[in-house]
Amino acid sequence: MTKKIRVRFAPSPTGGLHLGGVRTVLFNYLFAKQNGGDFILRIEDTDQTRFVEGAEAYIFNTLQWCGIVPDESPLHGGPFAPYRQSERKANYRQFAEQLVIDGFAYYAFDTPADLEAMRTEYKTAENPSPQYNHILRDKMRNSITLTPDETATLLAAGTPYVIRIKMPLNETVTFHDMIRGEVNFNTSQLDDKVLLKADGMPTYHLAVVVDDYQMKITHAFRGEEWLPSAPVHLLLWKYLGWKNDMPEWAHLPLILKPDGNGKLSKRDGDRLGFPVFASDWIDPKTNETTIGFKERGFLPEAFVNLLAMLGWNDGTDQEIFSMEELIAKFSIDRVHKGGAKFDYEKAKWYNHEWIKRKPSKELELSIQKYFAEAGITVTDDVLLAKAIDLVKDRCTLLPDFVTQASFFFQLPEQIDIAAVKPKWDEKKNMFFNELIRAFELSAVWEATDLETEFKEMAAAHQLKPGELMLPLRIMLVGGKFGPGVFDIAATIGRTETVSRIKKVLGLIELN
RNA sequence: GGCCGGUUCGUCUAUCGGUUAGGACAGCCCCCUUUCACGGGGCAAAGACGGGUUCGAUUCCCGUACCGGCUACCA
Repeated sequence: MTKKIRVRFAPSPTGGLHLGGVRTVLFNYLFAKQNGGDFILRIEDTDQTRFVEGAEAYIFNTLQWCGIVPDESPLHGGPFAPYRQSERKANYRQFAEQLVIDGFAYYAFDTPADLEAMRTEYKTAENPSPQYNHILRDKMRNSITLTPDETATLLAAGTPYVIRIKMPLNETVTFHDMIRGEVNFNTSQLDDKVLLKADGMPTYHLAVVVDDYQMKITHAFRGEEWLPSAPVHLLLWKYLGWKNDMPEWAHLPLILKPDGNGKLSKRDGDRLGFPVFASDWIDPKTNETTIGFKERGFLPEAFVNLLAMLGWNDGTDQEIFSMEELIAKFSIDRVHKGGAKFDYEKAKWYNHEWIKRKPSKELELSIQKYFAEAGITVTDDVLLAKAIDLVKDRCTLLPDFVTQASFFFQLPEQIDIAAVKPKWDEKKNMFFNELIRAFELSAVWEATDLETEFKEMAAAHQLKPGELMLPLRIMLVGGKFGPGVFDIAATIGRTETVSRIKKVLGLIELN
């Protein structure tokens, strides 16, 4: 019997969830669901100095928006609760101490000042960042340099200490990464990472290993920035005697800034004018809000889709995938090794595609919100549905519906008189006055009939329809944009059409 | 500096030794549209470099260059 697939996403609740984070969740989720496995959300809040109020709730809301529901989490519970590392604190110490007993780790009593002094003292041009490693540990205050009695005394006296892993000398740590293949490290190059902090909390290194073991995680996907610490984790799995239960690893490529190089950061979004966080993040300290894809007007389907395509494809030319399709087609061995630069233009294209594909009915609710924000009240659902159908092809972001369709619900805010005035004459004036009468009397009110009527009347007046269409458009929508004029007239109705024509006729007279 | 990873059009990418190196976004041109878009058609645009292996390398191996990640009692 094969083990049930269990994956986890383990964010730190320190702020907004950025693109890279959400993509990591997504790949975890896709892999789990494809294999009928479980997706666990675990909160890594071991650094109490970085804890940010509200960040955890934000993570839940954001995942929910994306359509990702954890099978187990602090919120949903589960057989391996608690799912917050701070609540599992008492659990970690025993393992760190066992490692000391087994000779794989040791107590270190160096103060932050001691460490800083060491780093300055041993800093050279060739070695700008000295490590607490197999060489330097002999010069520090720890249970290796101290006698057992001295160590015991310090411990008994309650001296603050950390537990560090004792990196073996010149061993090769090899592991298989599902994306990168075989990766090797020489332990002599590695430093003695802290496992248990002075406050009793584990560091990430200890916590992931212990939690992944206890939560029976089978596959561990995380960002490429973790690759350098993978050997520490590997050694821990081995030293703790759990090697046979170790998950398979996959280090995902990074999402890079669009210009230049380097990891995409929140700053890049601010600088270049696009969101980096999935949804709005309001910093509780400064009250500053950082815009998210959601609020910018992205559909969750598009967001998930574009994220999936950053570093993965199914080998065909298909680019539009629903979550269901992704679950069916995703494969970890088609994930790239190299990082991908984020392209906001392409991101918008995905959204446009999803807006076009999505039934108007399903768009109504979110579009309503943007109208409300713009101070436009939409009471007529039927009108809204028609308007959405008419303009969706020309909307890339949800707020575009406001600029593209507000004239369906209210008088145009601006009327581009300048576009008609120069070519305006009495003949046109007469035409439109007659058009008003004809429209008031016409038996039916359908776009095609209105167009026919309009064109016949133009012919009768010996005017080219082309000269009259633009004025009519300006009268109805206020500017040179929008769907077909007769569709608009048909949609807003007889009364409204006639009244708008009259109004603009009056304005032209005045000018 | 050290360690690890990466490298196909401007960008995201296809290619699992033999292709006119394909698609998409962006750009440019044309058509459609008596508005703006959508849409359709077209143009331009790539294997970092140097060695091998091979009848044949974008593809496999090595080196170089460049880019990135890590180098905290942060994750």
